[in-house]
Amino acid sequence: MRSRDTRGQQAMARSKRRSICPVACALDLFGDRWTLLVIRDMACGKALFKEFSASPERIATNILADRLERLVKGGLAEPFDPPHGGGRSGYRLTAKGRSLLPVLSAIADWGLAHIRGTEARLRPAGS
Amino acid sequence: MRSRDTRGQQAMARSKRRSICPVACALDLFGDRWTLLVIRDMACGKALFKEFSASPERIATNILADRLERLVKGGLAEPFDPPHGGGRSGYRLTAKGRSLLPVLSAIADWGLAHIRGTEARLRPAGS
DNA sequence: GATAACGCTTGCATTATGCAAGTGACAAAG
DNA sequence: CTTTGTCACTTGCATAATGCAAGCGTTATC
Repeated sequence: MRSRDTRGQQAMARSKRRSICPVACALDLFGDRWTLLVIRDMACGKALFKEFSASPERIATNILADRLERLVKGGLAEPFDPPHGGGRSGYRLTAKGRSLLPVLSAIADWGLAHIRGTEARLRPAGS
Repeated sequence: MRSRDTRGQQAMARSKRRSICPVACALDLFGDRWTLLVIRDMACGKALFKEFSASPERIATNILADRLERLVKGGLAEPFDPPHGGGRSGYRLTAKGRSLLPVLSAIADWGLAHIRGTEARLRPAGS
């Protein structure tokens, strides 16, 4: 029920956008504390639900399910059949999703430069 | 009362960080739908409460007051005495805040490329 | 001194989040 | 073929954030 008709801030913002500003519209898609972390994990080669769930930030499973659904609906990610997934479906970035990597990179650079104690452990797969 | 002891997700995350990932820690600072828009406005030369409040996204005044306070506490912005402010205090980016401009720029570029109907009306002042 | 603008603050309803537990599908073990 | 376990979610519920409208104190303007 929740997963089917969640019409929260972000879903709503897609129909009634706040402004024509590209920043505002982009934030309606990934301007929260979790979406970019899931994208980060996908960029690192993670694909399975349990892999995202095992990330150190410990995303709640309901939030993860919601974000995966939004990413797919938003065209940033797509389900696929992973080679070693044991029959489970995986998720991977689409081209549109991969084009967010410069954003992720800029944020990572800023964090590394300005937040002490952060480390660049996670690096995009294939880079 | 609210403004003094709001210990929400972001304030809490500053003391108990979710992980050592620079992206996760950065998102705890500006990973919401409003903070980067205020920073965008400051980058465009806006400084007064009413100027932020007049942006097309129509941020609620309580949210704006909260974000300004967080930005100042986080060292991203600072109060100052604007020349034409009519005695009111203004807010401007610190060096740390200005270093977020590449992030803002990356997001704006992505939005312009992938969200139809967006326009680059707002441009950083002095660029 | 009255009026209005400005910079917030407050109350309250709505929405999102976090946590723990539950469910159904599937696989391997016995 | 039943049991056990894992996985991918879903659900309920408490808490926190958000949106909206109204209010409040201070400062300009008339």
